[in-house]
Amino acid sequence: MWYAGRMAGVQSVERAFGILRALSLGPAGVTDLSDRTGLPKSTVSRLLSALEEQKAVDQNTEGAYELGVGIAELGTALRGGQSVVEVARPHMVELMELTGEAVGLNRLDGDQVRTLLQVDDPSSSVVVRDWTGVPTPAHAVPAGLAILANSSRAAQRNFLQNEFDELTENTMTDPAMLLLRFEQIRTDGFAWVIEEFTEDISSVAAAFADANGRIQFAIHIHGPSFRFPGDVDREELGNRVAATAQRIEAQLNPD
Amino acid sequence: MWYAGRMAGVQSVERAFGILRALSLGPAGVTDLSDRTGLPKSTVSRLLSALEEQKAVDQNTEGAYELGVGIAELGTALRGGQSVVEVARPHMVELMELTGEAVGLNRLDGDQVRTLLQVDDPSSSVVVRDWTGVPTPAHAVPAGLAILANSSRAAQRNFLQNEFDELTENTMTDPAMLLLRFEQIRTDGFAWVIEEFTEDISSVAAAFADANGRIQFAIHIHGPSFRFPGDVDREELGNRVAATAQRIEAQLNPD
DNA sequence: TTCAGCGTTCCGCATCGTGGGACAGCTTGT
DNA sequence: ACAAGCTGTCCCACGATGCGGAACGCTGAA
Repeated sequence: MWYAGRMAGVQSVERAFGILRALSLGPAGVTDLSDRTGLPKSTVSRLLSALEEQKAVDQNTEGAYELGVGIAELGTALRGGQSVVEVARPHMVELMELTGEAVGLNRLDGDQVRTLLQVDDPSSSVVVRDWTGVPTPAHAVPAGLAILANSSRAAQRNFLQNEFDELTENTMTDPAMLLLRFEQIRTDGFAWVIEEFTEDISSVAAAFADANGRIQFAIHIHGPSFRFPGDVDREELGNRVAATAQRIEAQLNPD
Repeated sequence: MWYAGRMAGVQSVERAFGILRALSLGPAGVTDLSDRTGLPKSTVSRLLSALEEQKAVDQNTEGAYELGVGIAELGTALRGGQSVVEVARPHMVELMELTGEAVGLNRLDGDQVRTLLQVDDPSSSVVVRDWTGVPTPAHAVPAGLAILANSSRAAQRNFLQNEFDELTENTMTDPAMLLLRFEQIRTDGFAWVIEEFTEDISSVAAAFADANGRIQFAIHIHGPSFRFPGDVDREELGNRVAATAQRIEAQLNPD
């Protein structure tokens, strides 16, 4: 504390942000902002002028002030620093190097799951094809199951009203069985799918929350069933994938 | 132009935004920001402290500063997020018409509560004065109590470290009693204050979350104690205010 | 163990931001 | 057409506030 009774801070910066927060409630003129912030009109006018210079505010066609592109640019920088794909990529590389199998980043999109990024082992001559951009049915891929398992019950009920295709003889399609499966996956923290989507691919996934706290992403490892998961301890690998998902989530949601 | 050779503006606001723009390039420490902006380290340190108070910046785990959630919140507002004032207004009018008493929209601002909007009964000849823009102490008004009751325990502990003025002989100022009161208010969903702020005003409030899920707003009804709440069932009216707050929250957070 | 660099804190000082009030311009109501 | 009321800008005396150099404690590297 610098002076007795004086809070640390810079008065003009506090006041300027008070005005910005007042404007986040909707456009306003000088007198309205004076009311909302308790500051004299001359002070509000001067601070708005300063904020306008920084492009933090501008005036709309009716003369009311509103948040400006300077805020948008800072917001973009903030969001740009936290692209899910860019945050996830190094973690996925690490997981790929651990297992030698392809690692994918997925997002739930209705009742389908879409692969946003796939990271392959460059030295491997037999790989699962690149699924980037391809929608796959959520009930038959582990990313879909993992995301849904960690979603609200209402979202699960909505999902289970769909009809599910039996893509292989292993595909689970009964809603009651799927609901029980969600419980187990939620408890485990990861989801395994062994030859349910296609007959020769096996896969494990874990979900994570994005910067808005919404669970709509997952990462998975998948491989040809003749070698994957092979002798690997499924629970241990599942925990590894879950731990990686948690690290991605922690990076997207610093607190 | 005010003074000869002096640019219009507020120096501290210009400097603060200079720091924010420097941070939009990536996280940085005090010395790095001093280099990037040309400002002395003590100036940068003080401005960062002020920006941190506004949640415009925070420090990552390595001690470097980066853009904070305060910017994200402004960014959300900018991206067409709904104006709290505009969303709340019709609900407040409805509540005012129900009771014939003034309805206010409040926001917690440190240890004070500020009225952002007040809706009065235009036909009433005796009304509570317009409190728009005026800070009132959070411990003595129901909006402050309702917001704090629904805040984190850490936020409650921080708040209870303040010294509280006994504004009337009814004002509750003991931290332990206030903590118990928070529990009750959280359970009830609304807060009543009978002549604690001033001797002739009574009031009931309920808190709600904004579009970021943050609880820093409340609505209240207040009236002169000689007629309010009068014969009205306090629990029923409290529930009505709480229901209105929930409708505002639902509109701000569609799902 | 020593030293360089970082970040915080202090405090004297004067620059800068404040806010009351005047005023011009605009809008609305009669 | 005119008057009243409101908005927003501008002015300026003044003192509160922010400034920045210097000192210092801490940390990490050599």
